[in-house]
Amino acid sequence: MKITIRDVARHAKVSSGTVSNALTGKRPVAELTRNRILASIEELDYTPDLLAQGLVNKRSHVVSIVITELRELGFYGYSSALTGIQRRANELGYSIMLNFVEGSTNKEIIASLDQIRARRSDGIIWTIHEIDGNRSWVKNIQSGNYPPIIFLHMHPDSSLNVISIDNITGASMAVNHLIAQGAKKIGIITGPLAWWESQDRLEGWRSTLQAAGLEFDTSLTVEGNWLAESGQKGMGVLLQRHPDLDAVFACNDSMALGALYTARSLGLSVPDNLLLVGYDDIPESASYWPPLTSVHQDLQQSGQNAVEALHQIIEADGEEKLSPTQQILQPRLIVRGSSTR
Amino acid sequence: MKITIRDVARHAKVSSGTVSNALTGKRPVAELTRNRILASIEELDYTPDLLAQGLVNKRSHVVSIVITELRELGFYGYSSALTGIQRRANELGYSIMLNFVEGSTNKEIIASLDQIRARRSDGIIWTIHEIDGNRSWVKNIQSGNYPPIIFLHMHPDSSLNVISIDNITGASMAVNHLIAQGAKKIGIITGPLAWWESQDRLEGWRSTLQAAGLEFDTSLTVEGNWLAESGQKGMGVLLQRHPDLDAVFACNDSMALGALYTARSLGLSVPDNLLLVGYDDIPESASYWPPLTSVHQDLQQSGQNAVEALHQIIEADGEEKLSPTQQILQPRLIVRGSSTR
DNA sequence: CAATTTGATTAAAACGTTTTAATTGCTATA
DNA sequence: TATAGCAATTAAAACGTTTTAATCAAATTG
Repeated sequence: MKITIRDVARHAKVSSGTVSNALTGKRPVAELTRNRILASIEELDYTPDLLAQGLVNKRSHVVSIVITELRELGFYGYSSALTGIQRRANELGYSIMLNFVEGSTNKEIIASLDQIRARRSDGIIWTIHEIDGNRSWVKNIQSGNYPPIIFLHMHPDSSLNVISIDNITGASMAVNHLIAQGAKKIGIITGPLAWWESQDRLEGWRSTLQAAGLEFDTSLTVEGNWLAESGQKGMGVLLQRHPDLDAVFACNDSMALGALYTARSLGLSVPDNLLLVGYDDIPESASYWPPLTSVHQDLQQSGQNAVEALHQIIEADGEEKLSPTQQILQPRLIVRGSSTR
Repeated sequence: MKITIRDVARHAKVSSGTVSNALTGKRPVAELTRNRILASIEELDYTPDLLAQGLVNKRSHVVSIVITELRELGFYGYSSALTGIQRRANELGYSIMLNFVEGSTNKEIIASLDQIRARRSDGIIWTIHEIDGNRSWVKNIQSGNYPPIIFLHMHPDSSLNVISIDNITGASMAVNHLIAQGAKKIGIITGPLAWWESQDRLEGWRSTLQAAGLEFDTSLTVEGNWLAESGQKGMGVLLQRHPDLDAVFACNDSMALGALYTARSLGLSVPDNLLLVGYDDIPESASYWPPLTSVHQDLQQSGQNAVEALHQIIEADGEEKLSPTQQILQPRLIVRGSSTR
């Protein structure tokens, strides 16, 4: 039998309203009675029911995180962002609810949103990956009476709350570094091109090469899938097309690991014959052979910022219409042995 | 203004009880009125409020997952298990709530449990790592009127519901394989010894060597922290102590990567001079140089099983006292180049 | 044909909180 | 001494569901 606020009230010989006041502090309660109430709570081991509170307060103190595709959580990026989210959420008193979306069809996405709304989440952190730039669900979001949404790691859009990291600049830093090291012919192993991150990194590569007057035709690009094995294959393809390749930009560290494997099995030395840069700066990359130069992004920070921004919006509660949040964080390059001789 | 079941009732000219019956199907509703109700729901775009439902049903359809230490989520293991959990949970209609515990003091753990109870979770999946075998919180769990708990990846205990993977056998498989390959002097780089997984793998290593009549004193063991860098250092320590070492068992793949780094920088070849086996079989390990032999555990499966078992218990609802669930899954060895010549 | 059963529906109570509006007993003011 | 003002408290309503018990009409039974 659950102990309710009424049990406490009876035990302390007051009304349940007074117990509520004593707990929330929203209206004054005499010192004496407060103590009696606290003693009763202690004695009965009472804890308030958050469902019931949520029902009447219209605040569940839950934020929902929407993520695509399950296995991808294994990727370093998601985990880091989640860590940041959880940290700040905890500080601000939110619990976090995980919401996976298998595919990215409109139907699935709406279903997910509806469930979140039904659970009365206070806000949403959205990390679904845009597939082929399909943003038609944005319309539904704006019409559907959903709680406030922060788009984490998405392309900026001035009508939405977006917190992101600059992928174009990140790629550009990587490529500029390779150029500075003397590379003339720089290939790229991209992530799945359906991901906008992949597109941005590709664009950073392209525009930087263009600015430097270097070659950037599509024979220098190959599409991977983030996994090491695809980096292995991609490196093979690039070297077959261009035996004179002198540098490669792999769009994450796992694929860079695969690239290293292929280079080595073909008898090529990194960095002597070929320079290599990765992306993500996962902890392992410092133990690659050679240690991998990589682009570091502070995902934990972006996760924290997302919660912070969401909290602001929730608190404002549509009182005043705030203009959408826009944050683009900058990555930085970590130089290691794979790109310097 | 939220649309409630009463709005639907009014619109369909029935009572709210009937709408409820039509939706839950718990009591019969005439074909005709059901259709009218469904039409109204459609027209008003009504979705039931899960908080309110939970309040009266005493079922929130939420399971909480308790995890230690935030950054560890980055580790491959957690992510895989989470994937499995989420999959099965989705199928069974549960949402999942993430609950991080920073430290492992009793106080923190109880606080976490209390929050979960306050949120009226239907069940708990527990993956807090036992620190130094401290299980004193188990007492609180059993007395505190908490929802059912499954202990995932914990040491078996006949009074608790445990789903785990056999770490002793896993380590034993690794070491037996090394012995079969001719190794005589086998070092081990463990995880943090406060983790019971580490202790079990160490025990598997020890007992297997003992059974084979090989050396296993503590100078052959070094404690790591799961990260590659500690594997790097650990390998250095082992080789300094035992220049004649002919094999190493690293208790996860990241540390094995670090070990590879050190071996190579000392001019030793794996597998020619030294055999190496890892643990976890992360996707990258096939792209290490040489590809890494590793112990594979189906964490996704164990995650699924955890939810499944929890569901059973929730459904039984203490009607009949079920005996505790006990499942120990078996890992398997994936042989690659790092341990075969 | 009266009595019972059955099926569909409803009004009201319940779940465990917070909030509103009303009430009480004091103290300070005129 | 009456009046107003104030601080603390309470009873009751509200949040959005489901469930219980009651009602009613139609169908079945003896």
